[in-house]
Amino acid sequence: MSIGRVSERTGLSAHTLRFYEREGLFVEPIRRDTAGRRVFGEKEVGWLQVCARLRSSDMPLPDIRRYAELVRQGAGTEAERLELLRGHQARVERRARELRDSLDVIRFKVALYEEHFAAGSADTLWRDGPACAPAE
Amino acid sequence: MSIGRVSERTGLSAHTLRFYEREGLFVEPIRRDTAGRRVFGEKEVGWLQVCARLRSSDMPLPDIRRYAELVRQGAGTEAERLELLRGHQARVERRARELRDSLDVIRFKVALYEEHFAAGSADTLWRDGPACAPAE
DNA sequence: GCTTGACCTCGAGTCGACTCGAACTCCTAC
DNA sequence: GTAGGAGTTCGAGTCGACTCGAGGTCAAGC
Repeated sequence: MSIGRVSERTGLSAHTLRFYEREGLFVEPIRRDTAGRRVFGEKEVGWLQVCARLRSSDMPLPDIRRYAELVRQGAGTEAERLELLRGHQARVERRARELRDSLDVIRFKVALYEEHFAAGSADTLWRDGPACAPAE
Repeated sequence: MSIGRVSERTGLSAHTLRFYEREGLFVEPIRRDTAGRRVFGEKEVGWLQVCARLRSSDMPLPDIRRYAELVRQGAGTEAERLELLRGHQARVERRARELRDSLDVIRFKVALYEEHFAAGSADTLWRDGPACAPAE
């Protein structure tokens, strides 16, 4: 499978795929055809889909590289892989909570504006500072 | 209130507060004492707490600046402010969903490792590619 | 009067993850 | 045989939001 096809299937640009290879993010070296072009298999696509998920939840590239290294080293590294995943899981959950908290504030302010619009008194907003939230 | 005190109360560094002023993120110009030092009031602290929330949900500085500008302009700009907030709300909600989706994958993989550990067969993980998720 | 510490300005540096562009090589189809 | 398209390498550029550091000013306490 060509880099272009993989790019289509994963949503990652060809530039990014080459960059990921340079960065050592792949578990096995990418094969090449006679002309030196990269040849990808289903395994790589599956892994890239995982990578995309890890990235979209902001796992840093060094962590993904580390995970790839551990898989490369094979049996015996499973505990550290699990630890890596759990650490990331915890961070993502924390981040999700943070977003929820921010959403509370944003929704509060949106509701405030809507109420004032309904009451025709939007111009009284921000008299002596921002109205933040009920209990902040 | 000194910049140091505001830094303590908002969790934003003094450097960041000066940077925010340069970037025009404040609604009103920051007052100065005779020695040229910034003097903040409760209004500013409240606004900075809102800013911190907007930032922690990744609202870009230009959007916050725009919001501040609109407040500065006063009555008549409420509709655009509301629009700005709603746009951000939608983005944050989308982002929260994305994180949830990623969490599904991460939790699936964590569970997979745990099962294999329990079964004593962790070494059979990654035979022909990553196990991604039940239905991806 | 002198040290200490908190403040000031200004410009430059950092960081991570791409993203781009130039110059090149292939293979395929006409 | 040549034009086009997809691939290659390499190094440099971008972006946003800080973050830092040098060099200076000021007020209070000893």
